[in-house]
Amino acid sequence: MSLRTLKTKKKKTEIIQSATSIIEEKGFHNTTMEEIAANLLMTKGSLYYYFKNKQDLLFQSQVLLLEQSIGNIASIIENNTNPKNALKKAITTHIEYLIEEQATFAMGVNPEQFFEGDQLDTILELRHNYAQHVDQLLLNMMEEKAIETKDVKLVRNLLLGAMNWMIEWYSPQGSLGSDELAEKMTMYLMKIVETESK
Amino acid sequence: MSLRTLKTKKKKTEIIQSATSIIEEKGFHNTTMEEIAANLLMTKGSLYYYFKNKQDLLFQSQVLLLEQSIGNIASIIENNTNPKNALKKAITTHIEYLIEEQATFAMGVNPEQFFEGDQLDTILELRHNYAQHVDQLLLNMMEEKAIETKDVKLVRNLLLGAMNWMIEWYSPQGSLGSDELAEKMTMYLMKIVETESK
Amino acid sequence: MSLRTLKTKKKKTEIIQSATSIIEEKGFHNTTMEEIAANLLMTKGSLYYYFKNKQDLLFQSQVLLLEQSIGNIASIIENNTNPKNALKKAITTHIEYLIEEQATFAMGVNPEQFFEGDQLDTILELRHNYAQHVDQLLLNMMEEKAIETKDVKLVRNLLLGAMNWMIEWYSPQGSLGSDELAEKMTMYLMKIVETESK
Amino acid sequence: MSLRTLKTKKKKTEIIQSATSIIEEKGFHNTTMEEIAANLLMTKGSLYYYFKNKQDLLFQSQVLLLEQSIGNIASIIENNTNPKNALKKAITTHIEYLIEEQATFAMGVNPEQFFEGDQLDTILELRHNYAQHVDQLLLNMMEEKAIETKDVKLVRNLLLGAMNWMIEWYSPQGSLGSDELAEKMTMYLMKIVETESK
DNA sequence: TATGAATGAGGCTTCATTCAT
DNA sequence: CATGAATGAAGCCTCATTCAT
Repeated sequence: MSLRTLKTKKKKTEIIQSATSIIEEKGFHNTTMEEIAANLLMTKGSLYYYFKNKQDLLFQSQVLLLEQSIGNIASIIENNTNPKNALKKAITTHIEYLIEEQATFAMGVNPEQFFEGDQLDTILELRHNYAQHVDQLLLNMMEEKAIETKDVKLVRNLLLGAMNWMIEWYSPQGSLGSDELAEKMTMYLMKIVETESK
Repeated sequence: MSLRTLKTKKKKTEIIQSATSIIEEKGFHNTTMEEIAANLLMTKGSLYYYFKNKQDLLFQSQVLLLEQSIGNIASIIENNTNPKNALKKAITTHIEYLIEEQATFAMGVNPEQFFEGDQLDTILELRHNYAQHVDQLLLNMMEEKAIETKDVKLVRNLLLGAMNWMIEWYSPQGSLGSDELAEKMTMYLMKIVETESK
Repeated sequence: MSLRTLKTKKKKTEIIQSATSIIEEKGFHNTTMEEIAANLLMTKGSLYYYFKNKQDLLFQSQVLLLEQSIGNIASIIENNTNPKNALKKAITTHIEYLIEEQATFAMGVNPEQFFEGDQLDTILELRHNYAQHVDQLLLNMMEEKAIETKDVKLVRNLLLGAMNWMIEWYSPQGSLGSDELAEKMTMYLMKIVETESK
Repeated sequence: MSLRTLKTKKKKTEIIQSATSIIEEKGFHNTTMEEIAANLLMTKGSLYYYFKNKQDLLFQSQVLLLEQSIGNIASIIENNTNPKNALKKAITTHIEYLIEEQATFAMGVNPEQFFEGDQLDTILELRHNYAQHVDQLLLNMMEEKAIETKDVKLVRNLLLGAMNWMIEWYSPQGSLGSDELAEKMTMYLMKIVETESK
């Protein structure tokens, strides 16, 4: 990749990050291209040099975030042999990612409302990909009989929901630091998948 | 209440229901007054007889849905003495409500993005009210030592998140009927709040 | 058709006429919706109540003009039995129509540059329809051996071209009145289709 | 002229040719500088080294085409003594030029819509110049009494119109080769200016 | 000479809102 | 009460043009 291409890519990433952050806060439709540009000290028109249109900007941010998330979870699976530890790590990471990258939108919004056609397909596939990694983590715990095979999907959805929902209530000013919070959430969520012992 | 007032109220409810359903599907900003009106076989202009503006329509729907939810959970608390049963019932009801009334929006969207000023205050208060009812259900389980007092809020948020998230993945065509689904979700979610017995 | 529908139709026609006249003078791309609206003492937005978009407005004007032209020529064919007289009348009418209705655009512009898909199909069909009426007039003169059957299309194109071109040079301030002009043009053009007698 | 100047001139001609061809096909306003550049494997910015702006590019192309046409017709007049033959040759040449150089735009578009001020004056003068050459050809036929002196302008306009219109209907795939076509058109058009002999 | 990047004016379009009837 | 019609603010997008390198 040439130097110039690299520079362009970097700029695109900058734009995506800035845009994501604003959209996260105000919502896609309440965010104007003007604002996104101003926030980067550019003009509206310049954005169109990097992205075909507003929709394209949204799409590419989503893809980026989802791909990063998939990368994260994949590497966790690869590096942890103990199933429980792996899941724990995955949950913690997911939560931290949500907080730091402001990626709720990517993870948490009904994609049908924002995408269609090929874009929708891509987004759904990426989400599915991520979900499958979570499923694998859950399946690795099967032998512990914590959950039944046929419930994997359901349990996965409960976990993701509980986590993604965070953005609704999480505040950096809260009594718990983000580390402690992640730890505590992980602890409670793990109860869902741990063996009952009545 | 005069007959006229009654009729007006009924019409308002009709509009709210129709609007809620469309907004739920397409999102607030993707739903036009035109569409809402057409769906009710009226014209755009007529909506303004019943609601001050689009924002007001949204606000009133949210209030209605939240009040109903609060009514639901309050009556559950009143009618169930056994803490575990009460919580179970509340979860089941919440889920069913989500599915039937398409109320995710009311429950699940960041209110700061859609409301401000007095409206925001009202919405936040109603949500808080609902949350407190859930908290009470959780507190009633304290004695069972399933969760610690200071974690009530966190656990409540996990539960609500896991449930509200449903709309993202629930499909009427799924393998489980909505009853079974509610039951199963309840079962797994209860594990979060049940006594650990390591 | 109800009174209201009629009124709407009338308004649409008004808009079309005004728009046609401006577009005729300045060209489609040099004419803004703003201008068209201002010329009718309306606001930009109102135009969109009557026409889906600028393209649609153009399309509908073209259709209207073409349909009128077809009506004109059809009635000429019906009412004139003498072939030469009929053709003469058709030429005169065409010329007068061009001058009065400012319809060059409809008749004279490369439709591929302005329309596509269904719109293009419709326009082409209407133009074809008009052309066929002209052809019929020419064919009626066959027996006079002025032109050969296989040259009908060519001759028709020469005639239409010579006429449509008018807008390039016609000026109301010219030395000839529009009647005389039409008559003279007709006279010369008829020479193309009259029997040679070398 | 220095080598550098020569090279620049050559490049300008290349650009003009490419631009003319695209503009001919899509229209001036539907053609972007981007496209013109891409077609020549350059970038947008480079065009501005050769032409002050888009308008200037259009203007210079028009001038070039018109000057060539004038050159053509002037040499025909010079080289043909027989009036009828000269006119015949001029018509044929005009037609061939239209087809080969895609010069309809230059010949056939209302200049007021595209030019103003000095540019407009220049264009009008060139057109006038060309027209006068045609007029001279027609006047040379006066003695044959085919047309009256005062009708020269009218007849010239009919001829030019009939020819320029070609672009609307001419297709390289048509049944007639371009040579035959030119010949046939010439034959019919000559009828306008030939002596009637009733 | 050439170009990648940035700019900003201008135009199209949407849609909540108003209002006379 | 209802509605057809009109409005205007706001936002998206295009593209000719500029300019530092």
